[in-house]
Amino acid sequence: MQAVLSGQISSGERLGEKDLGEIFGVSRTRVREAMMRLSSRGIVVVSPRRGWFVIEPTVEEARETIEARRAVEVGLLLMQKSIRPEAIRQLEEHVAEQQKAIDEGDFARRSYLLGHFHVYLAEALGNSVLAGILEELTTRTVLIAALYQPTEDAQHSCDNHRRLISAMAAGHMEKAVQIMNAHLTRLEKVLNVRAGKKKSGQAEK
Amino acid sequence: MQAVLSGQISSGERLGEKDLGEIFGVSRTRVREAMMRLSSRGIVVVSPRRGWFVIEPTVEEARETIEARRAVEVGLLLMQKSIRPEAIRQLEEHVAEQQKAIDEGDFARRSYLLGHFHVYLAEALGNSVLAGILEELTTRTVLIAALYQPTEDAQHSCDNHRRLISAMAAGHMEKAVQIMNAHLTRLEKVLNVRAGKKKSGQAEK
DNA sequence: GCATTCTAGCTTGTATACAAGATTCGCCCA
DNA sequence: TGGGCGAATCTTGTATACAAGCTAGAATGC
Repeated sequence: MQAVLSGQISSGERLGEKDLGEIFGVSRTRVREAMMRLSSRGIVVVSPRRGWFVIEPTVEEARETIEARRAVEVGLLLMQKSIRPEAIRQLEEHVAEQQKAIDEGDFARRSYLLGHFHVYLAEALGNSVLAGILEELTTRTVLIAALYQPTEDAQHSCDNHRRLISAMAAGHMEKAVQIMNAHLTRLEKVLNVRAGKKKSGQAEK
Repeated sequence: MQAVLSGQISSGERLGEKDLGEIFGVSRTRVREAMMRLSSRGIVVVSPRRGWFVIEPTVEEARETIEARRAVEVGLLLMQKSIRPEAIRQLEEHVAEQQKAIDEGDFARRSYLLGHFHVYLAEALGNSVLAGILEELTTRTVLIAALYQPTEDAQHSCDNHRRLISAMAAGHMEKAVQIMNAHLTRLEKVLNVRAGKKKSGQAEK
């Protein structure tokens, strides 16, 4: 999951059981168990007797994943009656780390933190079940973004996170929801453009 | 998942690899793969060298699962701008089946359908990703209900589903959200009572 | 009669062996 | 020179063997 979130592994990449076993120093049995778990969370798929591949979401699947995030994250925000000051502090700290990674040009860490922020948000708001779900969804979103959105604006995402926290801290949950919605809509817009292109272009690899 | 949803398997039950293998006519290897997947979805846990067990959620875990459902289901409803008449029809049909199972006293089918309704709802509203997430969450909810809520009122749940569909069909999404919220709050209330009892009673089982 | 220790059996953890299918590269032929 | 066929090689699918640890029950001591 971390390798995908930090952009070290991307869509369509083949993951050989033997290779992975050698990398981690374990036998194929354990690699297989891990892949099985990743496949049940929709991060990899297996092609019989060919190998394991990181998912390559279609436009429709991508849209469903983003819409699922919208439901989960908007629902998460609306559920909060009040937010612990401690949670706000933790989130601000996380954003500061994001900014640091951006400034230092640490690409892998930057990607990881920007994606992981949403997982951390659920965790800070006190729900680790939702955090687990969001880890799955944001990981897939990163893959989608890499496939369909050639250049992600890291600074813009980071600023959005900051505005989100501000709204939450001030108790303006409708505004927080609005920011979240706008963020996801922006992601989805790129998808629509690409979907149109693909229809006419047909072959893309 | 189906065995849990229909109440044939309940919390704490041990699932031996050898036994399951004999039941399904496969070797331990495949049983193990399946258990690994179930464990990554939080339905079973493994106790080293002792076996696989259906989860026994603590009160805190139960609360988190119900809150996760609240976020997901409320988010799902709020996301809908308009609802396809076809979806309403499908859902009404599903509720009719629920009523039939209740009237016929088919306990297993009744439990299965009542839990599965929420999965079906996400599917009917066009998001299979959310449907998958809800399958996990409702399955766990069934286990929670069996643990903490001795008698579930099937007819009441079914009526709630009916009212939910009516509200949706009339385009009153706020009312739909309210019904959903009330349903989950009712579930959670029982938890609180039980939590209190457990604190004083200590040993239960 | 009760508690404790030890052993035998059973269950999972992990690796490995072998089978089945996919891929690739060389070879042959047009 | 290009396309098609075939065998060698590689990869996953599945079962099985053996190791490690837990459990339960018998035997023993008090």
